[in-house]
Amino acid sequence: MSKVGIRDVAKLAGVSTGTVSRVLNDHPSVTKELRARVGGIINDLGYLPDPSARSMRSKVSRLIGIVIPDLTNPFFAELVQSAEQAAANHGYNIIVMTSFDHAAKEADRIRQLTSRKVDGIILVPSNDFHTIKLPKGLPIVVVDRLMPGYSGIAADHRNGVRLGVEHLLKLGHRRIGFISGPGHSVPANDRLRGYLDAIEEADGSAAMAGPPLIAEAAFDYESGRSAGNYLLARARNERPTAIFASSDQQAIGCMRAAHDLGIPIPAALSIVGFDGIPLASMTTPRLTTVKQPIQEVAAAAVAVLLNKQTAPELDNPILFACELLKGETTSPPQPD
Amino acid sequence: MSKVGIRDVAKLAGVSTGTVSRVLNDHPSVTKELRARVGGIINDLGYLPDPSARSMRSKVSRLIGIVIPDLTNPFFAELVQSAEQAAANHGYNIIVMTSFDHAAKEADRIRQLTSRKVDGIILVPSNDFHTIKLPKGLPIVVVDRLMPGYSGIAADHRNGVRLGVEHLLKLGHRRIGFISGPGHSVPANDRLRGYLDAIEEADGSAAMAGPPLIAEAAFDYESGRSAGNYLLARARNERPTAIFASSDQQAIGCMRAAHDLGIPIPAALSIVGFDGIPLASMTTPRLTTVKQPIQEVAAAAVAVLLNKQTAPELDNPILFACELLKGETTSPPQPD
DNA sequence: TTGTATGCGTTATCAG
DNA sequence: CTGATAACGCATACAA
Repeated sequence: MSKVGIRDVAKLAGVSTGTVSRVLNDHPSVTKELRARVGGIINDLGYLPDPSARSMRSKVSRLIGIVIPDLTNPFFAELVQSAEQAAANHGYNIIVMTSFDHAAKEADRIRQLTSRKVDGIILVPSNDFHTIKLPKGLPIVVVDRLMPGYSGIAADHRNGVRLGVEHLLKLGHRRIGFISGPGHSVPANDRLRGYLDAIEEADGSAAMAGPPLIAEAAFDYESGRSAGNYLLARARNERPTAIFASSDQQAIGCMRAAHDLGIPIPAALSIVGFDGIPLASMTTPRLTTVKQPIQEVAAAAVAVLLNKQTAPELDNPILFACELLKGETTSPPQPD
Repeated sequence: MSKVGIRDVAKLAGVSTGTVSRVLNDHPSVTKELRARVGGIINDLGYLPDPSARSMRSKVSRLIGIVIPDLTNPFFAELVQSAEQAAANHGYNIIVMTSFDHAAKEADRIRQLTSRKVDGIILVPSNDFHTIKLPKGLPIVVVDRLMPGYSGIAADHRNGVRLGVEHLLKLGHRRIGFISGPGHSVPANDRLRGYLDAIEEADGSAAMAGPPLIAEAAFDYESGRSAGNYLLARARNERPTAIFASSDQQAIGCMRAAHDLGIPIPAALSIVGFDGIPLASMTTPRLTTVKQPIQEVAAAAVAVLLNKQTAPELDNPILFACELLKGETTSPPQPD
């Protein structure tokens, strides 16, 4: 009952190992009936092909690696989960690794994955990613945080943010703060540009009353809280009446900050987040946010790696549209 | 620059492939200097041993599988991340899979992992887990949701809950509601028993004034909200003055419910959660919660699978102590 | 201590 | 369409 190999199946079926192999990989050149019989034996014996042997010969591991900055971030968790589903549909499995937003660790993870001989890598670059020397010949698709020079797939952050800011503008807000992403990363810039797009379109002068209302922050709760404190620490008539945060976690941290300062939401401050994580509908009050189509992004990434879909051109990423989810953190501004 | 194999290294180092192999696996019987020289060549050439070939010979894949109900749950996400770290320290990698709390999917995932020839599996059983026929010979360690008959590792839920409930009792609460876990799972029961332990110890009669204050719910936000609604939908003098939730997500959902009912926290209702996820300190007000030592649990699970630590006896799990994190959702009860 | 040679379980190449 | 057989890249028993 221990190790049943392909030869056992072959013997019991009265065929050669070659035939069994062909059945296994449903090679077209096998009779229907023979395929059926051999298939039956395979099942009866509970035979499972050895992936190592298989991979050694075929040079295909049916493994794909995914490297993300932080699994604790619900957004990435959902990304990984979606990728796992998509991969499983094609008989592939996922190896996860965390870079902790640290370039050196990230490079190491990619090295590990390479030596693992995965068939491809889905990478969400760390914030201080500086063009790692990627192993040539190993398909890599950059996701969410696009990098110039790499084949990428992501949500359309720019237009997504614009959607959210336009919503605030329509409500009548004119001093709209913005918590941006960290550093000069592409997604941070994209989101910032979405903000600027909306502001400019709505007539820059009216919108930008007062000093710059932009704060830079990492995407986590705590950074959002600090940024919120910073933006809200000014006289009431100079303080933003609304804030757009570049992540839901930032937005939630910002809500904390507002609460600590005694600023009621949405009465005295409207907040819009970005990502659309499930938690957004559980905060008090419910967070208005821009939802990213994570599952679509993940599925597309997997499809590209498995050549089920043509890879996007360098510097011409595949983008998926975002959607505004109205919650309870937005309302018209109070008069000063 | 393409495929450099062990023979290339051997040739260039002027030794046999056997020696290179021994260096690779740091077999003791190799001269220090030879080891150094060969190691150098290996580095220079950027040689990476092929894991498939390696695994085929040695019967060790250096892969371990982890099956969890839902990666979107921050608790499991952290568990996976911790496991990944622990495994990496030993040169192992992690394949993640989600069961979506569905027994059939769970069985399928385990089958996949088995055929993948992973060296071990870390399993957080689904809620409707019914004793899956686990493949013999493959080490499996059940984590968090212990199952009778399996080698398990977890936080000490029972005493952890007790800690939280005792805190409420000390504050003066006597009508303490409890949101339990789903079904009749072991962890749900453990937590329930912790609750009962504390209540009984504090003198049952005084504590249990009124009808039973226990609501069953899944561990997610929404279920916590429903359970909260259920517990709070009664006359003020019968309604609990405090609620202990079996997960932080439940607790947050419950806060939502309280807010929707116009019940201020902690003034009219104290809430304590369980898990200690990072988000707990970002809610408004900050959630008081019982923190599980996830990292320790994950590390222990990995250690057991790699035989770095003796496996716990069946039905005699390894337990790690929890810790109470005081937030702002608890205060003495108001008089009725 | 080191070299030699064999086989791990499959797939792919050729014949037939 | 199917059978026989040679790799695949490495680890290990055995010989030296």
